[in-house]
Amino acid sequence: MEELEGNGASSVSSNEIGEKIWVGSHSVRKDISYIGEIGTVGSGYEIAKLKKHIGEKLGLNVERKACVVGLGKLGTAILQNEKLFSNNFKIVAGFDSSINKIETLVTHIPVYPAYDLADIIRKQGIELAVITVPGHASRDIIDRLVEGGIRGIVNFSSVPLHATYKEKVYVSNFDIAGEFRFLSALFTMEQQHHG
Amino acid sequence: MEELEGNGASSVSSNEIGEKIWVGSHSVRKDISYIGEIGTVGSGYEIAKLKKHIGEKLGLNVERKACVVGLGKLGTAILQNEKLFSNNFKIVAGFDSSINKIETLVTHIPVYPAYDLADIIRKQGIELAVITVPGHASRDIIDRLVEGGIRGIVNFSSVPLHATYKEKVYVSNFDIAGEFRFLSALFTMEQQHHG
DNA sequence: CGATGTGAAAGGTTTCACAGCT
DNA sequence: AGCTGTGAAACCTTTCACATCG
Repeated sequence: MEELEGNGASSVSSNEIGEKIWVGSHSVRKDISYIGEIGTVGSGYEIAKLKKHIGEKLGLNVERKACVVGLGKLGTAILQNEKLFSNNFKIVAGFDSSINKIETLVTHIPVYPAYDLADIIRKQGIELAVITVPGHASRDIIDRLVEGGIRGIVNFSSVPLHATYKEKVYVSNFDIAGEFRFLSALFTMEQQHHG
Repeated sequence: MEELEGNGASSVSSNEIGEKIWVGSHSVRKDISYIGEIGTVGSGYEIAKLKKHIGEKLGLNVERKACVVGLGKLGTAILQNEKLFSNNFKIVAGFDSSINKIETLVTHIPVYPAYDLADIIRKQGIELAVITVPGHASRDIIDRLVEGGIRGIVNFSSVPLHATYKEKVYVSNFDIAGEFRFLSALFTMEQQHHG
């Protein structure tokens, strides 16, 4: 969108959007129609208006606070890599169970011991968390996150957490090794299928 | 599975599997049935046999080589974090476009300049890649990966790559900021829905 | 009786086709 | 003519129900 605006365009058609994101123009129109009728028949969607509406509906116009739990190599990389985050998200805290690690880690984002999790999340109004703790620790962690009132979790640990919709917490699991297995399976099956 | 085997069990029912991974027993049975009839009616699935069959069908019994492209903080963390990977995958190379970075990086996994990508992938038979390059560089990179004959790509850059099935390369995109947006959208919509 | 494998039903998502507006 | 918004069709995935076998 920013790209198109930069080009001087103020309007965009479902076709153009579709090409950009590799989906059919039908799907673009249907998806946009879910948030209301905001297109102009014959000329497409006014970009500024479209952005505003999507932002409002999806809550992307407010800045949300996030934290990283588990400051191993991966966690630290995420904590320090601010470019990873768009302006809508701000990482305001890191957590680890090792006091030693907390004291030695050099970063301009404050880090806290894991037992302060619920407290700090509640007090600072943190809504999102990335967890990069090894193995089974994740069960423990999620309980404290939920206790603190977290709303969304990105889970990099290898044990998948299942969104407990009762608690209104949404979880997105991502496991690199699991993803490798999935990709392997895809091209292995393809080979078997072709003989 | 290993957990169950450790408990001395040699057989497992679709129900037990379902509880472990939070899906219905129906789904477990249907999924397993796709790889053939290997269960014993009345007593369930023999664990060793089940593992062997799944492994063969999905190609998880062979060790595959992987590499990391883009040795920023995130890439380096992944490169060095061998625990992230199960025994089926081995990271054998890292790549970066900055010669300076390659020379200063301390690691026991060999790192190469990005222009050697296709060559080394081909020669070493690397099948999988994680790419953590910033922004638009990913387009470039994928072309060279494909040229070298890569089979699967895990893409952490913020611009999604679309699997070009013509080339038989499978891509799995993961963008942390995007995931945050998605989670925000979920709980924002939920709030709007409830008034 | 206990548990699998599978045809059929249900549910959800994507694609199509086109009426209707500018 | 050009393009949106949407009902209907096609498609895919999950859930159910039950015949069947040890």
